[in-house]
Amino acid sequence: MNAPPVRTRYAPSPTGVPHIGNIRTAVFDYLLARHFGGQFVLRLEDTDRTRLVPDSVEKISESLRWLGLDYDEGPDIGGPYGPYVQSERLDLYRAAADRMIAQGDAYECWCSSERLDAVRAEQTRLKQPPKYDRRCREPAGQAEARTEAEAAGRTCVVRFKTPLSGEVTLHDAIYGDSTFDLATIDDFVMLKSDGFPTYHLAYIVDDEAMRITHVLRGNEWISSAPRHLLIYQALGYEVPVIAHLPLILGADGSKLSKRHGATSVFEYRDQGFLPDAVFNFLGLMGWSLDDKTEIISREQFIEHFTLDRVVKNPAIFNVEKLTWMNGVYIREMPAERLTDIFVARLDADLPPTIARPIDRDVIARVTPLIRERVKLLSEVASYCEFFLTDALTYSREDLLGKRFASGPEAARSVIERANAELEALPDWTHDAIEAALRALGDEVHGEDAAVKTGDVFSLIRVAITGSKVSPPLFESMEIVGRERCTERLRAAGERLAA
RNA sequence: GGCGCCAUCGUCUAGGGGCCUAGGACGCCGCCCUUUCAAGGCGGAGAUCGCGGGUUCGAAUCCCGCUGGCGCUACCA
Repeated sequence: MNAPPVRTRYAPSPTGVPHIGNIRTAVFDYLLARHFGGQFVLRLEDTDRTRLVPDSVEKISESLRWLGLDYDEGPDIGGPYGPYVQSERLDLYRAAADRMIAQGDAYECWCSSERLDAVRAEQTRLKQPPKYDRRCREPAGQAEARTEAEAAGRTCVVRFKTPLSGEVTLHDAIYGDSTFDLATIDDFVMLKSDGFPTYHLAYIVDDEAMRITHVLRGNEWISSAPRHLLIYQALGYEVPVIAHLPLILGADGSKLSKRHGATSVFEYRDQGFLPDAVFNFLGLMGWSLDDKTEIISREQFIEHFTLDRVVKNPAIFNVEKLTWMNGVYIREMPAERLTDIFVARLDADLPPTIARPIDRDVIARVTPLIRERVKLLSEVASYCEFFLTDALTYSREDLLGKRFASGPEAARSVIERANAELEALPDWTHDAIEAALRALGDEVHGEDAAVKTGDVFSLIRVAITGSKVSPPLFESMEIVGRERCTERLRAAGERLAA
């Protein structure tokens, strides 16, 4: 007997840019499907018309694509079980609701929202659990409510007729078994008065129709699971594997939100995180390969990902670790690809005063110099700018540093001597530059013991790169070129004379 | 209020009764390397495994209670 192919789905509501916690669920969905050689589908749960945000669909698919979470079926690419948008599947939900009414598992409720609010308010006041009072569950109450509603031009909702007693057990692939007392469960709404289903009905009908075998979702859904179990049962569906995932929290331990900083993958992309690093990091939020592996390739993830290594406790999103991981990915990336990424980033980040197109040949030579230093792509511009422009902006204080602070004249003389050495160099290589400058440094140190070789290097570094912190000086000078270097030194000298 | 879930270094985690005087990673500190900054190497601080009871020869690991955190309690998902 063959088991059906594993099919998972990521089913977000189009209410804006997907949240990073939500995306982690998508990562797990993707991984599980790929691990078992099954399909990963994208479905849009747009049943709440009041919360629809235009362009969400694009944001969702762009988020998934950026992370390389390619889905096999979805709203924009179709598939054998479409449509993949719930608002286009209304008949299915209606039919399911009608069937449950006919079977006696559901009923129409004509109560007004005003009445419902009043009932709840009163229950809250009496410190009772707020629940629908089941007026329409009884024929008499329903008839009465219906008359009122029709007079007011209102229509009805469909509620599930929850058994008054008994219990139901959720078998969760991650959390294990939990038993719920049906007496605590409300007669919840499945079909709203506008004809749209609620999440509870919609996802179950769709998962069945789309042959979904594994339901992965955030653990805030655990308390709703008993309702779902009731619906599966009423509809005669086989219950899929249900796996609730631990939540991702912000640094303060509360649910991740805007005030915790970046919550969408776009913000991470813009800050200069690589998709592979974010993927790796997210894959490790609640799952681990073993007791030591941190850097995991996509192939390894797919090979090893299973639900039994998912933890139950919530995870706090730790950007520092993500940042470290991003540095690892940058360092391990092939040089050619990294250069392309740097060039694209520079094109986006550098001011328009710097000529376009960005000189790829130059950046290709710079890449090995800075790849060990870059953790975020957003840092690349400051490392590269001086290679691409001669308009340096540094302060006199930075140029002089500590040692030359009281002796600008001495600094100027060092610069002039350096320039003379550099101009006389037979070969413009970083080794030759270093030899010459080191000799000069030693010489200066001999003349004035207070000045170290490093001080000379620092002086030249600021003159050439415009900063006290830069890629390796001699290699940088080699790339900048002799003429531009001597010109920059001359400019620095003039600056000190002024 | 009701129902439910969770609980190991600051953070992500390993751990499934003796291998745990609790391992790894990020971050932090120190040293080495070094032209700056990184990267790298070495070392260190950091968890009486939330607390209290059991069970057992033996518990981070099993059971119960408590506490704390979180979630749900809508014609939102």
